[in-house]
Amino acid sequence: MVKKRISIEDVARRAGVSITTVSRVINNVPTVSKQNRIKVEEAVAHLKFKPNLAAQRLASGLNNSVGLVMPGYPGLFHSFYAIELIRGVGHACETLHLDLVFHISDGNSPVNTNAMGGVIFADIIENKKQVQEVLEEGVPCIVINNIVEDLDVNYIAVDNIKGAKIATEYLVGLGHKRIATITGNVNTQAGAHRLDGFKETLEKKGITLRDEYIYKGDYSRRCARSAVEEFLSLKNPPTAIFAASDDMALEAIEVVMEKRLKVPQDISIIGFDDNPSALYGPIGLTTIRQPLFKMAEEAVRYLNAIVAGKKTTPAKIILSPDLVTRESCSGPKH
Amino acid sequence: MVKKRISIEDVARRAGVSITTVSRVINNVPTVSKQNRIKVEEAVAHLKFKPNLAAQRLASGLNNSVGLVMPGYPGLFHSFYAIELIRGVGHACETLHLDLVFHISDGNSPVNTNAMGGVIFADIIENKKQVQEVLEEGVPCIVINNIVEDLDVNYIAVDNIKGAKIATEYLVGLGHKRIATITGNVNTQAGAHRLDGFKETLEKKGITLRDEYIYKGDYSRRCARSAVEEFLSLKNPPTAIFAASDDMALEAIEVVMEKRLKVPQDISIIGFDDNPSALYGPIGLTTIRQPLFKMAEEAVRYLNAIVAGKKTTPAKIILSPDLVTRESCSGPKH
DNA sequence: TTGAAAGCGCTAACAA
DNA sequence: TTGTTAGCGCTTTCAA
Repeated sequence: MVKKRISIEDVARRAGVSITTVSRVINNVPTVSKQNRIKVEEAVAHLKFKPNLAAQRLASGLNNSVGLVMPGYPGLFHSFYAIELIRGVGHACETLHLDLVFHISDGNSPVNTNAMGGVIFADIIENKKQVQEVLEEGVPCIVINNIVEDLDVNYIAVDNIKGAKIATEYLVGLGHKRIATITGNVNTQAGAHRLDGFKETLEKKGITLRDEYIYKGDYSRRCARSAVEEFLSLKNPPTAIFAASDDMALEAIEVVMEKRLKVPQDISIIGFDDNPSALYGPIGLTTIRQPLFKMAEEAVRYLNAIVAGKKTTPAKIILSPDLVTRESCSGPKH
Repeated sequence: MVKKRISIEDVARRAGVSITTVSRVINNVPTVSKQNRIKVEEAVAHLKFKPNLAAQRLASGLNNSVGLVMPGYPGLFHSFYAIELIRGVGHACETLHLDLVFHISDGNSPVNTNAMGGVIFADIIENKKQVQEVLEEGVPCIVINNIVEDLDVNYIAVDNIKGAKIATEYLVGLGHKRIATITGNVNTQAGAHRLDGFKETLEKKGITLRDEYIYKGDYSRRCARSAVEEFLSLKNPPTAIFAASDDMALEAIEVVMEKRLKVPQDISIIGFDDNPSALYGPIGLTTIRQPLFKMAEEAVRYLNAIVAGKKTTPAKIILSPDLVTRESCSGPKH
C-alpha cells in the first residue's frame, strides 16, 4: 500500500513551472516571480510535498543534522553521564532546529559521517582513531569531555584537575590531614586528572602524600569497597576520603557504616559527579558538580557555528565544576 | 582544508574493477569472485572509503534509521517521561544497530520522514494530522503511549484505565470510602483514561461518586494545590486522594502537610508515574509505575520488524502498569 | 526571472 | 561473475 512518493517533478507539473523553479521556492531563492511562487506554494501544499532529504543532501552536499557519537558500553542508557549529555545536545538541537542523529559506536569501526553535518564525540576512551578519521574527512567535529592536546580538534571539557582540587581543598579546609583518595580508572583522562588535582593540592598545602592513601580504582563499587576496607585496616586510617565518583563515594559510605563508623563524624567522604542517585542514600553526599548539560549544549552551538562558517579557530573550551555541600563531610575528630 | 571525499569510483579505480563490483562488495552481494573481493576490500581500507549514506538511500530507497518524533514542549528535556522514552528507544537502536534520528516537532509542521526508515511518534496530543500524513506516505510508523482507535496505525501504549483502577482499588482495599481524585488534563488520553478508571472502580465497589471529589486538573503543581485546598474545605473531606501524576501527588502531600495534617494518617495519597523525583520528597510516594522504557524499546523492535517486512498486521499493544507501594497510603482513621 | 541539462554517489536491472 | 547503463530526487551552473 505504499503510495508513490510525491517528487519535485509532480509539483512542477502541477504548478506549470520547471523543477528548478520549484527548487528555488523550496530554498527561498528570491529570484522567483510572485506569481510563480504562489503557484508552487499551492502545489506543494496540495500535494503535501516534502523534499527528499537524501536527494537534497546528495545534491547540495549540505546536511542540517548533528551526529552524536557515543561509545556503546553496557549500561550506557542507564548512566547519568550519558543521559545528561543527550539531554543537553537534544535541547540545543531543538532550539537550533537541527536533527539529532544518534549513533552508538563500538569504538572501533569508523564512523560514517556522511549522514551528519557535524559530529559530536561524546567521549573518547581509546578510540582517537575515529576522531582522527573524521578530522581527515574535513567534517566539522567537536569532542566532549576530553582535553585533546595532540589532535587539532575542537573540544569542550570539564576541568577535572580543578574539580579534584576544589574537593581536596575543601577537606583540607575542614581541618583534615589524613586524606585518602579512591581514584577512577587512571587510564581515562578524567580519572588521571582527578588524581593529579588531589596530589597537587596536598603538595601545595604541605601535606605528605602517602602511598597507602591512594587506591587505584576503576569507578566500580567493588573497588570502592576494597579501598575502604584497606584504608580502615591501616594503623593510621584516613579521616577523609575523596572518591573520584559518586558511585564509589556511596559505596564507601556504605562500607564505613557497615563497620559501625559514622559519616561524617568518623570519616568524611566527598564524591564527584553530582549524580542524583546519590540523593537516595542514607546521607546527603557532598560532591563536585560537573556542568554536563551545559557542556553538551555548548558543543552543539559551537558545531553549528562552525558549520555555518562563523568559526574557524579551534575551540578549546574548559568549563569549571563546582562544590555541592551536603552532609557527608565535616571536620575531623580530635 | 576539506579534502575531496573518497567516492566509490576512487575505490573502483584503485581496485581495477567497476563501481558495480565495489557496490556488491559493500553490500555483501555474494556474486563477487574472491579475488576481486579482496582487491576491493584492500582499496576500501586503504582509501578509508565510507559510502555516502545520502546516495545509498536515494538509490536504494532504504534507510536504516529510526525517527523519534517528539512534541517540543517546554521542559521536554527535563521531563522524566521524555527521557525514559529516549533511553528506551536509544537502547533498542543500539542493539539493532540502527541510527536514531531525533526530531523535535512543533506539532504543526509536517514531519519529513524522508530521512527516516520508520517513525516513532512519542506522543500525539492534538496533532494526529502529522501521523495521518506519515501514514499516507506509507512510511512505517508506530505511536507510543496513545491508544489510537480511529486511525489504522500501530501503537503501543500503557493501560491508563487499568492503572487508575489498580490505584483506586488499592485505596478501597485499605478501607477508604471517601476517595477524591485530581485528574490530569482530561483532553489528553492519559488524563481521561485515568479518570475513567477511577470512576469505574468506585462504581464497581458501590461507592458513591461525588462531584466535589473530582478536581479537573492539568498535571500542574498549581492545580494540585487548589484541588487539595478545595478538598480540605469540604465539610466531609476525603480520606484518600488519587493524583493522576506524581508531581501533583507531591504537591498534594506538601499542601496537606502545610495544613498540619499527616500523610498517610490523616489523608492517604497515591500518584501515577513512578517518577524518581518523588524519592526526594518527605515521604515515600505510593504510586503506579508505567513501563516507559520497555514501551519505547518494544516500539523500535516492532518498527524494525515492519521495515524488515516481517510484520503486516497492525500492532495494537497495551502494556500494564503496576502498583509501587511506599509510605503515602494507609487505612483511614476511624 | 526562468528552464535545460549536468551532475551529486550510489543501486539495480540488464546484458554480456 | 562482471560491467554498462539508467535512474533515485534534488541543486546548481549556464544560457536564454
